[in-house]
Amino acid sequence: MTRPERAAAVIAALARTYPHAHCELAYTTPLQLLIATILSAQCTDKRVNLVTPALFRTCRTAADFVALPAEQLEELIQSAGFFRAKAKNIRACCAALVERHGGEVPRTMDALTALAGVGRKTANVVLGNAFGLNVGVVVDTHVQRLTRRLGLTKQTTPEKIERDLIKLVPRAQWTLFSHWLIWHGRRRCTARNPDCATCELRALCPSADKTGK
DNA sequence: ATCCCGAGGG
DNA sequence: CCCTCTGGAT
Repeated sequence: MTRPERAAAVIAALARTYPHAHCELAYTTPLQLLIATILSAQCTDKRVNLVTPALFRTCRTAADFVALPAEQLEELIQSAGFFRAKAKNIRACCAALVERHGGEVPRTMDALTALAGVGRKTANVVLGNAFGLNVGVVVDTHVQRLTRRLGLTKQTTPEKIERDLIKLVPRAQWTLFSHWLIWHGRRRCTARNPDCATCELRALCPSADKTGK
């Protein structure tokens, strides 16, 4: 089976297995998703969803985040980890939203990645989920691990992996594709002990039963 | 000890 | 390229 053939088969199997896959970060506005995604760095989204309700009650607009004293912001997001860096980025990011974008979240890759704390992964999450724009493919730790295990790429950096995936996945499914892999990465193809025995992709996976890779 | 929907800086 | 930032779960 060629790589494009395997990709198509993997996509079909994932679509069948996770028909209800969606973004599991809790948000109602583009700004909330942007902040939640900045907070999600090296942190489970379950943990992010534990801190954002109080945070979003305190801050409704980008200007609210800028006005909130740094110590209070740090305290509100403390349990999400990297809290000093994240607080600093959120503040600078929201200041830029107010100054350059009228308090709104911009809808282009360049404008988003110019914001503090926003890299390509976070920008792709916002573009795909808040705005429904398939500009790129989200490559987080799950997408990286699973696409490598599945033999869809041999690259080792998120940007190079994204370049491979863009060629293998129909553009209309870029956002869904990441959700499928993230759901599968959490539920079955975990980092330490992948459950190959019950895996829906087992027949398609060159790494099946080779635990750890 | 390793991992979690990373990003910035050197 | 590497290192650092941080807490919580397993």
